[in-house]
Amino acid sequence: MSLRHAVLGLLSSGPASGYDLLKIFEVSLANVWPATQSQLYAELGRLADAGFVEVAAEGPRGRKEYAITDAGRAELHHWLTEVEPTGFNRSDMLLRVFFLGVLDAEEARSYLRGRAESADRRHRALTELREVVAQGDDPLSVHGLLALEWGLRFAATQRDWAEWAERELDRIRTPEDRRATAG
Amino acid sequence: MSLRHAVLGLLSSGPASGYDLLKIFEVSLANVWPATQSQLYAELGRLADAGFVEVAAEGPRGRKEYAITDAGRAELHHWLTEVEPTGFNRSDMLLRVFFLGVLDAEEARSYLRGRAESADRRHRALTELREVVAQGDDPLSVHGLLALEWGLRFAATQRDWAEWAERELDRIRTPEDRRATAG
DNA sequence: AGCCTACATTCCACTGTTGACATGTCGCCA
DNA sequence: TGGCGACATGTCAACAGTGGAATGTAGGCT
Repeated sequence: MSLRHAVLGLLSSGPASGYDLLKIFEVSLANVWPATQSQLYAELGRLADAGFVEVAAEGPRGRKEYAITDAGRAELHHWLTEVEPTGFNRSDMLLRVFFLGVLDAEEARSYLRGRAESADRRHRALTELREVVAQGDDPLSVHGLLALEWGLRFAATQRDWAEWAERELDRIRTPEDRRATAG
Repeated sequence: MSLRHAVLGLLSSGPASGYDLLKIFEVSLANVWPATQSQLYAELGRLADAGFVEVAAEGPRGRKEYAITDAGRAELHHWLTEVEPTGFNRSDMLLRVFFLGVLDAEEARSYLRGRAESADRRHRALTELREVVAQGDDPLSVHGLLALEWGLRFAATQRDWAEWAERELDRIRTPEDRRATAG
């Protein structure tokens, strides 16, 4: 249940409404911990029941501004320092790799090439984003930049791995047909 | 819904019971697509209803051997070649990075160091596994090795990033207190 | 004044995931 | 022959995530 900690984390730098948080989730946290409207409002309710947040003010359109409480801060701090991050992965991209054997050589190669290209696109998009951010007035926080760098390195690793895997597959699946195929 | 495709993929190389599949999930697929008993038996039922698998034989202890059907093979092939892998991430490790600001410098450094060490341990474990596998008689399939290599590169990337991030944090958060702290 | 857009929340149905519990059988070995 | 452990499946409640619909308000523009 990390959604609750994502919410607490966002509220730790100031009060916000569900609607405000939603927009942050859509932009800043979209690639790290996506959340939908239904999930978010429900979680805010639970967080309020648990005493980790409270309604600090009510605004114009039924707007409720939530603020983190001391208990909430304590919970956030506990999660950050004491709770071991789960190492789990669940990657359908990688799952497919296990079953590449059911495809013929060309299809398998095509899959890996697709992964390499997709990772490369992502890498270029993030490079561009970093440049924009570096020049901007109000850049991401230092920690946002750390996360951005992670995304960059992850994409590069995936691209390089997929390119390597394609060559590797080629090397193993066509050991001596080389000359025939090349000729 | 990739569980269904994981099951089809496993059955594509031969019939198996739910119990057999469960053991494979616990060992081979544990880090890629974990699944529990309840999930697995339920999915096999749904797969049978949908005509993607069928009960090929019944054994001693109520054992049912499931075999993939032509429709199942077609579905698997479709998923492998036509369905775009989701690029999503949801990493609580990275989520924490966004909120490192609520920690003091030492706690934040400690978090990143923990990540680096954890990634390094994982990297060493996988290196060892690769050596064992390379010498063994019945090694993982080629595709298993591809996945192993991914795990290795991923762990190395995470380790290097966490080490870099720790230095980066240090550089930014203590710009001129250096001499004071060092002295 | 009327309309449109952005603001803002709530509810619902469905699917996926987890963990625990219940039930029973077969084969081995002390 | 009694019991234990591995084999084997099934069910349940709870939680997490997805996507969409319903409802209504405030403010700005024409």
